[in-house]
Amino acid sequence: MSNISIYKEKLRESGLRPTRQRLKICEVLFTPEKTFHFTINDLTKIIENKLSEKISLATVYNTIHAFKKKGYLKEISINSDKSYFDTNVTEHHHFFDEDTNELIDCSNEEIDSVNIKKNITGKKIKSVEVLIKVASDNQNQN
Amino acid sequence: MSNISIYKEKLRESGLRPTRQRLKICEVLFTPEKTFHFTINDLTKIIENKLSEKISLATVYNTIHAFKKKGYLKEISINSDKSYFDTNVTEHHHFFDEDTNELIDCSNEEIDSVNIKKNITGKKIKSVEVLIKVASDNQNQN
DNA sequence: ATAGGTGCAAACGTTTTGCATTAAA
DNA sequence: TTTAATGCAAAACGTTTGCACCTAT
Repeated sequence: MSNISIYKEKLRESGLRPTRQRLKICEVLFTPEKTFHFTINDLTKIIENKLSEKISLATVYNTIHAFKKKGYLKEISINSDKSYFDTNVTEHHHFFDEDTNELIDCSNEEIDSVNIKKNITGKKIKSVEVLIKVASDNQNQN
Repeated sequence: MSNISIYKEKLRESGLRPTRQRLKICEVLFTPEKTFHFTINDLTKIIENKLSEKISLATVYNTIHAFKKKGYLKEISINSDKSYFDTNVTEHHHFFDEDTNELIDCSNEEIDSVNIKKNITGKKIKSVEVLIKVASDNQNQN
């Protein structure tokens, strides 16, 4: 609970007003010991069920996008109907379990860093994401 | 134009009936000299504008998904509102230009193959995708 | 004749928007 | 008190679905 003043400080530093809603979202996202992956829907459910709070969807979207812009969250590239976010903003990659739609972190020790020998004129590399899709061994792949 | 009989054959081999609509889609996707990237929207526009044909959206979706299932198309993972497909089904990776929302192929010579030292029990690797996001050098990232 | 495919419109789920209200500075 | 943030409902958008009709076999 005492984290709240830290979040307040951080938000103010970032030029974001520390509102009640944003502080709640910070608690959910940044208090857990471990980083985690979530969709907006997941997050809204956590806020509603675990915190018995109700934050407007628009506000959740606003806040998540603001946090992403500030680099407090990472969006993960998957071709899915929804967007996945990660509270782990360090450089790392992912497994995506097609059976369960779950993301699994892949630490840097578990994957060699990608060596890119091409560059695009006038463009700068913003991110390199490796996505390893996995599924049950015995799955009918048609 | 003489490709049509080839497409008919291929479709029949795959257990897909060679309908007028599917043959049109084959023409658009597989006749060009070069492989390319597209969204469903792109494809529908090409069919409407270049071929002056009208194929129902549901049919386009059906066909693209059928082709993907058969391995004639690849879906590319990007966190975008829409799905991107690739007529190049060989193993290769992509640059994604955030300024223009364009995909650029990255050949295997341009990127070292990714070495994964982790595996997930009971799961098999289905694909490994590297996505390199690029944007203008001078772009305001805020 | 009979699967399988098509087309339309409606439904769906996620995300965005407009605008009046509220709260932080 | 003024600027930013919230909440709500509506709209937008890509995608999927249900079902009657059509067409390849």
